[in-house]
Amino acid sequence: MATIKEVAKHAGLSVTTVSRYLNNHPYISDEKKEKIQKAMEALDYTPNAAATQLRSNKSYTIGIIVSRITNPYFSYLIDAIEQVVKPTPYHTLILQTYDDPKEEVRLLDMLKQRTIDGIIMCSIENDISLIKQYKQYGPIVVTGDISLKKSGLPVVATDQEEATYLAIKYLLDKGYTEIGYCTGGIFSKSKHGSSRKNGFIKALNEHHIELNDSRIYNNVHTIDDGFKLGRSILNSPKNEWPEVIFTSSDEVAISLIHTFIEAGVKVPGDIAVMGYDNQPLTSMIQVPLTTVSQPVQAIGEEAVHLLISLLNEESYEVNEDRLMLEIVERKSV
Amino acid sequence: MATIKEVAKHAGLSVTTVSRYLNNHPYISDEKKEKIQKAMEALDYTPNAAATQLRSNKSYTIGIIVSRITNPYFSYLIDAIEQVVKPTPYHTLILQTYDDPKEEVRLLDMLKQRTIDGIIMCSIENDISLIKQYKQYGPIVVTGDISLKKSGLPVVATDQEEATYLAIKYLLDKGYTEIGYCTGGIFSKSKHGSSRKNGFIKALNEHHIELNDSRIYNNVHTIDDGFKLGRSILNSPKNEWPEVIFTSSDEVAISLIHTFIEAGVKVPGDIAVMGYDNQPLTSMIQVPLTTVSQPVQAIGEEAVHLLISLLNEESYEVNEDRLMLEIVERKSV
DNA sequence: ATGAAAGCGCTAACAA
DNA sequence: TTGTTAGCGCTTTCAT
Repeated sequence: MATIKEVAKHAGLSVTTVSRYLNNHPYISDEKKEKIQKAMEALDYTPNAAATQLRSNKSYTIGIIVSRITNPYFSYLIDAIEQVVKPTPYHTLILQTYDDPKEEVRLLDMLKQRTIDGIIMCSIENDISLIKQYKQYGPIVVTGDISLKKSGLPVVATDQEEATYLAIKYLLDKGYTEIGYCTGGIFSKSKHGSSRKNGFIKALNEHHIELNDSRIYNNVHTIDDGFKLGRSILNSPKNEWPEVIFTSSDEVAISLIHTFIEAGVKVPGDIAVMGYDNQPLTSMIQVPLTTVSQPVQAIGEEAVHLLISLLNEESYEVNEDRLMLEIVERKSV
Repeated sequence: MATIKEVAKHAGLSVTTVSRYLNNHPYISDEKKEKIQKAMEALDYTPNAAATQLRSNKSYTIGIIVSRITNPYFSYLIDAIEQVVKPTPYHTLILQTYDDPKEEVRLLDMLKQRTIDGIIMCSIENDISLIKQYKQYGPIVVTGDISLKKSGLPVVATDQEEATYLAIKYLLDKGYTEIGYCTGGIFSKSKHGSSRKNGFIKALNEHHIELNDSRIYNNVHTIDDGFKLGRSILNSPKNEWPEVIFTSSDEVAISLIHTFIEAGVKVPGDIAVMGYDNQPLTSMIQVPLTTVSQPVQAIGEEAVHLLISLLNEESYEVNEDRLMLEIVERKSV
């Protein structure tokens, strides 16, 4: 591969001038510009990214951390982010944790290594205080619940406690009292992401309903997890079934519904299911899904704007009005 | 940030020894090892990735090119790839073209810049001969139809012409003659990916059915594109409707079906729809989708094994037996 | 408007 | 087993 040195020699100029040309500096005569252009083409020159990074200490790369790319909530979020990043000089590096906190740390370390200049965290596995320690190495924007705001990190957040509270209230008002609660994490471990849990508990309390541990389903993330949970519920005595299951993700909701229908169990009727996310296909499944819609597009866009402002040491005011959750009533409840 | 120099000074050793430790070279006494370890911890040292790359001319990064991440075929393919890459020293860089050939070139250029060591192309926008020119900068594995084999590039491929031929024959045998054909590209422009088109034409010819241009739908990629196509068909006179639509992607098939059902049109009955990919949710939609299943997991795994072998200058025999397409009969046809 | 030269943090050939 | 040293390809003072 050709280097800047060879280009300079070919053009009969110094490396400095070529470098200036590369970086759009002023003070280069049009004549030389042309010479350089010609030399670069003749030698099929492309700047070596590592050298540029090493010298300038900028990677122009933004890390996007998600738990899994196959979850449409995340893939659409990433898509929204990429659209905004595209016209900027930045690139995007998509990183999956698969819900593993250790993996998340490994990814945060990339900030230290200068592989990435900044991070957008679309999912969070570790304690927020640990994440905050990495702020010294570059800006980190977190997305999630408004409770993250007190971390002091820049945040693009929705009110998930309130949304969950309203969702559970909606179920209670429909007359359901035996409510199953399905979470991606572990219910009893109160850490981040407990905002949805708090909303759930608040709604139950208001209706003087006691929390029933056997209705809490932990670590349910994927379509497959939904199948497994569905089968295990079907295998339990029918009088122990919840009347409705509130899930943390539409994918789980969809596979639950499918498992029930396949077994001849009516949804709703025998058992109802509520989703979370309002993913693209949720209106087109066997039983159109009642769910909580997340403003994916807005979250992604605001997060990038915020991060890039931080990278440029400018300020940016997140447009909170775009970040509203709402219940989408369809047929599964 | 601490550098290797500071670590060396702190440990009372030379940078060489520290570098050796970092790269697991032999010939370091345990005593020094410990000293280095301590110094690294004390200084919170992490190697600078750009410097390592520049010096060693290896990025340990594999580029994965897809057209769009929101398409489950691609997100599951990426997922399969990441699982195999994870235990290796390599990282993964996911790159979207959004079907834009120019963007694809920009991504291929990353090979030249040494941002990535090798590429897995999950989608292809440019002529294969153009892509082949980049081979000199690093190994490129392409996935797709077996017709790619004659390009001379390393390939992980399925027989899409045969699968499409069988699919169309299946439709013809069911008595459908007015078959709509929905493609992500442009039908008339015969370039790569025309293998499915060839299978389509072959099946029609065998049944002495003439190609009807008005039944060819070009540039239909996304869920939204499916909606638009569905509406435009509904707006045409009913006697001009195709009896069945063969699509290039389940997402398109699903949104077509949804559009039809919403309008009170029966699927199948008034109009049938066949998909391609066998994406995860296809069995759970309103009308379970008849489709062509692709061995996503196997394609991803074989592609990584092949690429990494190439990077290590070893040989690898792709297991072709895993790369079979098959028709999945459900209810939409 | 252009160039010489120092050095970013790391690896590896060579020496000891 | 350890150290000295010369770059990898680029950007950026500081001169002129």
